[in-house]
Amino acid sequence: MAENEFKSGLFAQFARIGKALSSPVRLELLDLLNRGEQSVEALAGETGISVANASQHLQQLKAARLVDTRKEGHRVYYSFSSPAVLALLRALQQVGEERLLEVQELVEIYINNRDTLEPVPLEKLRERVSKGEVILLDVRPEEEYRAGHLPEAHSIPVEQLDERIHELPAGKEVIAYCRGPYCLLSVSAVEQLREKGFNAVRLEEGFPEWKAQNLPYETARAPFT
Amino acid sequence: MAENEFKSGLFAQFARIGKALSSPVRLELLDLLNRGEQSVEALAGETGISVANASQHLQQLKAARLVDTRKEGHRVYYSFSSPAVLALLRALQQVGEERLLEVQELVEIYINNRDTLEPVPLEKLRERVSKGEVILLDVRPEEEYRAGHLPEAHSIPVEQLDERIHELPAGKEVIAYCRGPYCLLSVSAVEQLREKGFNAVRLEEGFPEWKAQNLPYETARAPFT
DNA sequence: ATATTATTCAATTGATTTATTGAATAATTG
DNA sequence: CAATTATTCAATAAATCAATTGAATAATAT
Repeated sequence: MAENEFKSGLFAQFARIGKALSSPVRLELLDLLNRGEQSVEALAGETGISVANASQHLQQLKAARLVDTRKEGHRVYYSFSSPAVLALLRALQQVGEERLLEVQELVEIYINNRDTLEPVPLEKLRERVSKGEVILLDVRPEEEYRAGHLPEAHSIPVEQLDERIHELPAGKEVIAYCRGPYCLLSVSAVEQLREKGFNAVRLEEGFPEWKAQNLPYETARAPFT
Repeated sequence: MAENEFKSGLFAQFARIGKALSSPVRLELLDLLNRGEQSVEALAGETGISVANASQHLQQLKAARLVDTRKEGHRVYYSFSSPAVLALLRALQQVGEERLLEVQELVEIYINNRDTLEPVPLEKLRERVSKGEVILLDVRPEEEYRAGHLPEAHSIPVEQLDERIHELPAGKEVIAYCRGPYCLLSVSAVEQLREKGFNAVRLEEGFPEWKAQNLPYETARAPFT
C-alpha cells in the first residue's frame, strides 16, 4: 500500500529531528545558539563539555538539519538553520511547561512568577516605553546588547547593576529583560532593583522572542570602530 | 551557580519529550491519535506492531506526558493530553518539511503538489462553501465524518467514491479533505474525481487542523440511535 | 468460580547512544 | 616549512533502547 510507504518514510524522517531533540546536551547547545552563531569551542566552554563531545553533538544537530555551519579561518560557527527551529523549540517548551510537573516546579523555584510581567502584547509594551512611562532595561552582557536590543532599551549588564544602579531615574518603573523565559539574568536584576526600592518587573520575553516576531530592533555600533 | 542547575534541570525535562518524539513508531502512534482516542489494540493493529510493543511505546508517550489514558471496561484508550501536543507535532513537521530534503521528495512523489489547494484562510473557504460556489467533500471513513466534520461538508468515503460519484452535482468545483497534509485519502479522491471530469482540488488542512483552530464544526448522529 | 479478553510486566537479545581518549585534518602564523 | 590552533574522526566501554516472548494482571462474561 502506497500510503504505508509514504507514512513510514515520513515518520522516519521526522524521528531524525526528534532524536536530535532527545538529549539534554543538544537542547542546551540549541539554547545557546539563541544568542546567535557560535564556535564549537565557545559552545563547549559554556556547556562545560569537551570540545570533541560538543563537536559530535553539533554534528548530530546538523545531520538533522536543525543547524548550519559557516567556516571562517580555522573556526566553525554553528547557527540555527531556520526560524522554524526556534518555533519548534518553543513548542517543545510549551508542552513541557504545560504538562511536566517537574518543569513547573523548576520555574516556580527559580523564577518565582510573581515578579514576572503578565504576558503583555509586545507592541503595547513598546508604546509605554516610548511614552516614557517605564524604563526598559537590557541586562544581558553588553556585547549582546550591541548586537541587537529592544527599541529604547538601556543597557546595564546584570553584573554591573550594583555599581551603575544610580544611572536609573529613581521612582520610575523598570522592566528588565534578557534572553527569554528561562534566562535568569533578569530575575536577578529585578531582585536587586527591588532591594534598592525600585518598582521593577521582569519581561518574560527576551530579545530572541522579540526578533523572532519580526519586531523592529536597534543595534549599536561597538565603541571606537 | 543557580542558573546552571535550573537550566540543566529544564533541559533534562525537555529532553524527555524529545526522546518520546525520537522513534518513528511513536510518531506514527501520535499521528493515529489525531483521529481521536483509540485503544491499544486498535493502535497496534493499524501500525502493524505487536500489542505488547505498542503498549510499551504508548507508555513512553505517557511518561513524557504527551498522551493520557482512560480506562473503560477492560480497554485502555489513549489520547492527546493537550492541544499543545498537536502544535508540537506540527512544528516538528514544519521543520522537517522545510529542512529535510527527504521529506520534500516524499511529499513530491506521493502528494504531487499541483493538485493541492493553495493555502487558503479557512474562514474564507467556509464562505465559498456556504455561498454554494464549491462542494466540500469529506472522504474519510464515515465514522470519522460522524464524529465531526467541516460545516456543510458532504461525506463520501474514498472507497465508495467510485460508486457514489453520481451524487455530486456535475460541473461544480469539489474540494476534498481528509485528515491533514500527510493523509493520502484526499489525494486519491482528487485523482478519481479528475478522471471523471470534475474540477477537484485537495485541501491541505484536514479535520484535525480545523478543530485545532477552534473553528466550529458539525457532528452527525449515527443512523438509528 | 472459571474462562475470556485487553493490557501490562519481566526477561532476553541485539542494536544504538554517550562520553572519553588520543590521533588526524585543515587553516593559520612565525 | 614547522608549529599552533580549532575541529573532526576513530575506537572504546558503559549505558540505554527496541522488539520479542511468555507470563501476570484486571475487568468482564458465562
